[in-house]
Amino acid sequence: MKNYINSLREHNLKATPQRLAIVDALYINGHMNTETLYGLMIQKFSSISLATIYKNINIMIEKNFIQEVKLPHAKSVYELTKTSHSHLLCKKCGAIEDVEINLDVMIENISKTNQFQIDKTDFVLSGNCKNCQ
Amino acid sequence: MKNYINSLREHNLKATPQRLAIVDALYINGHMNTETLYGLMIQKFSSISLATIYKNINIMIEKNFIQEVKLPHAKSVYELTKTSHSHLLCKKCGAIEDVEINLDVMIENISKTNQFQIDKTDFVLSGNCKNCQ
DNA sequence: AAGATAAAGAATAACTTTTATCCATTAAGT
DNA sequence: ACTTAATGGATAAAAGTTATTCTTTATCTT
Repeated sequence: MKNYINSLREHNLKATPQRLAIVDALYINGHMNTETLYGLMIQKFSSISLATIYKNINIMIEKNFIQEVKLPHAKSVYELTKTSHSHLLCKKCGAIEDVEINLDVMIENISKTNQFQIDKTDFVLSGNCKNCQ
Repeated sequence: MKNYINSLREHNLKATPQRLAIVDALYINGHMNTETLYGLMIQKFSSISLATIYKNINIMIEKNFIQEVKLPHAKSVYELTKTSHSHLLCKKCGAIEDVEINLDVMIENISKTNQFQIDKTDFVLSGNCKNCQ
């Protein structure tokens, strides 16, 4: 378990109990949407406001502490910022897995071919996971 | 210019003037979000309802006639269904380009390595286009 | 071509999702 | 401890999307 108090501070984010709980939930669950995150947080902080969830998600995205992952036919989920990676999405059970795919060569080629300077990729591969086929 | 009357019918969609105008706009512009689409349509049909835009987008997605493209830090855009392709997004000017990337070998490898059966990919590469660097 | 009918459009309300506002509370630096 | 700027909670407001009702129309059948 990481020391998220300092990680938050390093990103110029005050380490409030609500924030630490959100970060902890993302650490444990990997990917969560606002709805399920709120559902979890309300258990710890019975008076937490949904606006607090949104405000924190937004500021943590702004400070690059977390990332939004947009999924086809589903609500966006959020994850702690890690090294660049892609996502596997199971259409049946909704499970999301991180997957490391080296895209460097491909990006290099596309950059040249299309005269397009590429900074970042959002790559979601959808189908059926091991348990759902 | 294609005959979209028949294409719509083949997808079990009535060819109404409003629908044809939407399809035509997508054909011409490539990618549009609900807001800009409504802005264009209101010029042709002064009494068109925003609900009509949403209803048509939803049913056309359902019938696989158009596709939603989810973009980082921007509203989703819609495009006519074509052969599978990826997208280049310019962070500066917002331009979106289709790009053919052969992912077959990569998908094959990922499927094996992760025991995950992959049907479909959503791949957006962001950066700066030719004119914005 | 005319009539019948299921589907679609317009207008509007309702609902969902997200953001803004205001004030009380608190984390963090001095 | 004290101060202050930032954050949380409560709530309202705004933005985005869907549902409802009734009228109109595209399409099928004669």
